[in-house]
Amino acid sequence: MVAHAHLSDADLDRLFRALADTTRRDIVARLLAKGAEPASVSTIAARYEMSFAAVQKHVAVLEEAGLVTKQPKGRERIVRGNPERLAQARALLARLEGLWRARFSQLDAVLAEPRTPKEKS
Amino acid sequence: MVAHAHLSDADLDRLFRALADTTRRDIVARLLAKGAEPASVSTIAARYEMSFAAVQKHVAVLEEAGLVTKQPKGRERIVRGNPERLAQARALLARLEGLWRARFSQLDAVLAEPRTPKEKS
DNA sequence: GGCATGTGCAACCATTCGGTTGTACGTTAT
DNA sequence: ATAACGTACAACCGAATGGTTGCACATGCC
Repeated sequence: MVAHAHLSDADLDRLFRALADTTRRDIVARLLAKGAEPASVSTIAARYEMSFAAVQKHVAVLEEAGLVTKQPKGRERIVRGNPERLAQARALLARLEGLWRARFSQLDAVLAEPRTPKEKS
Repeated sequence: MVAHAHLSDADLDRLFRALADTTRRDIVARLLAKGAEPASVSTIAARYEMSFAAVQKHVAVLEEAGLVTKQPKGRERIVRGNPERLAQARALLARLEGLWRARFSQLDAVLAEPRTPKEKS
């Protein structure tokens, strides 16, 4: 499975860049939302006040970031959310937090030394 | 505690924007890394080939995003990582994935149906 | 066929970004 | 006091962003 293939720096740049826009986060959220179904680009565009082309470009950015896939269906393109990429982004953040916690357990040892041995983790 | 205060759209824009750069992710990673200690701006800058001013601006971006804090100490500014913000970013991604999973449980019900529901929307 | 719809793409524009160099200023060291 | 260090900030530059309008083209409907 391709699931755990970790992303290049450029991939991560694109991923977080794609998430760094309120409109794009909203598009992703609505695609993933409970009652929501995959929607065509124009259906998505109808929700926002900007031009169709602007929304189309947002979707393109999301697609390049891998957060979304586009599937041709007749004359329209059906857009689906891809939670896999979300998970990968989350994994990176978790890894960073993990580094932090590892650092802390080491710090705890130092702080715990002079006095109460409390508990060893 | 301020832990669960959820961030504004602008805050999230800044947060993910800050993470959307390899150099900045590297800075955060090194600040959080196991053996690492809080470092001055120039110490951090020494690790990269770009100018000091460039790194200083990266740190400023990280600080505005809340991923890092700067504390004056003599003539230098000590930079520390802030895992709290990391956790908040992760929480948003988790929430989006949560939406997805909720959607799936509904979809599962549909798929588990003996035959395709004829109701066309 | 002819027309409306859905999409993509190019050109353009203002703003922001990531980088540079240079300057100013407070702090530390000699 | 003077020099060196650490930081901040401004001005500038090329490239990328986020938006616009307009046009081309394929598909679906009469």
